[in-house]
Amino acid sequence: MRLVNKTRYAILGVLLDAPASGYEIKSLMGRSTAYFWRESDSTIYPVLKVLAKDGKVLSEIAYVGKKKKEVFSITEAGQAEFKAWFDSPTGDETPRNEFLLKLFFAINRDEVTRLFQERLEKLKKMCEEYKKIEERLESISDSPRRAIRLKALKYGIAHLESEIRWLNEEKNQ
Amino acid sequence: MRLVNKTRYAILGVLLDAPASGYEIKSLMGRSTAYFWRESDSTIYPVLKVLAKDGKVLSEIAYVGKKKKEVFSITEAGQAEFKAWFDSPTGDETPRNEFLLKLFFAINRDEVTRLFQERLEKLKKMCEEYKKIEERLESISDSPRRAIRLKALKYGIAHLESEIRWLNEEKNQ
DNA sequence: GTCTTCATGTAAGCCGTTACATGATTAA
DNA sequence: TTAATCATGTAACGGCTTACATGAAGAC
Repeated sequence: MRLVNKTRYAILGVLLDAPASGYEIKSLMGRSTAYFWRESDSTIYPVLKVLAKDGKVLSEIAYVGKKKKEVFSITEAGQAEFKAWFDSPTGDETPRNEFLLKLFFAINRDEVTRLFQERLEKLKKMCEEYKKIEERLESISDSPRRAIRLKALKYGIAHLESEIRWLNEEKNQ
Repeated sequence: MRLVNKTRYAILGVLLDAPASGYEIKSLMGRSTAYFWRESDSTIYPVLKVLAKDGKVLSEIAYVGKKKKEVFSITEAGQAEFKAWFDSPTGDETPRNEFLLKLFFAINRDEVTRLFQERLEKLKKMCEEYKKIEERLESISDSPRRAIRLKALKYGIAHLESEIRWLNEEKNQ
């Protein structure tokens, strides 16, 4: 079975809301999905080209003042592809948790303490970031999807907080 | 900065305990680290070759009955490399949570319900698998690392259970 | 005038997966 | 004798990251 490029779907999903340029998609994801789905800087543009070639998006040149940009909108074929992915069962990701791997190989309490400490700090930072995104989302005007998107974020936050609690309980034993 | 192949460290970590063949490493990981660190079938052997070439492991041909196998043991250089990785800060993995991505793009309650349901079933299965591994670990004779390894597993289980609770609470709203 | 942000890419190379291959031994 | 498990790989392909590149517009 062939691996599918899920960046495609992330991009199509963003375009369902409104047409956007590559740059806009990139920064939009940075401000919203970044903490559960991040693309590296340069992937968006080539994927957009492929999507255009496949007839899943249409491109149009737009001007903002004198600035030129290439704005993409999703086609019906693109919507169909998105829906097919959305409705298909979510694949297992190969588990790769470096923190747990290290914990598994730890041999004494000092090492465990250090790993826990490091993990705690990282999780707290992530938690703050999630909450910033949450605030931003809460401040924007109500849309049909806002409630669900908030839920996705709250899910992430609840998840992080439970992990933080567990680490705090365990580290003092 | 170059991406490092973390499979190296997983293998070196296993070999810290005792020498083993590629096949043994593979099945050992299948029975222990599988739920936070899985390697695909054919990666172990080539990585072992590279490790041998780099002087991080030594190989020796052993016979079990008439069966031949290549047993690898870790060298001092290998132990040093492992320790360097172990002590270095744990890198961020690029977040790629397909479930949250889909949730983010959901537009109505039915879709959310379906996603939650699917996720719940998957988590329950994983939880059972973790618990099987836990039982196996608990049944073996005490070793200096057993307690820590149990902790790594309990961490995973606690994590899953909190996620399951959250989903159950949310899905009835 | 210089810095930030907007805006868009290319190229090299590692990494990892899937599929493909092979063959021996042992238990039922 | 047939299936499962032990045992070890190769090849092709696609995916993704990093580093490298470029340049315009607007803010200060």
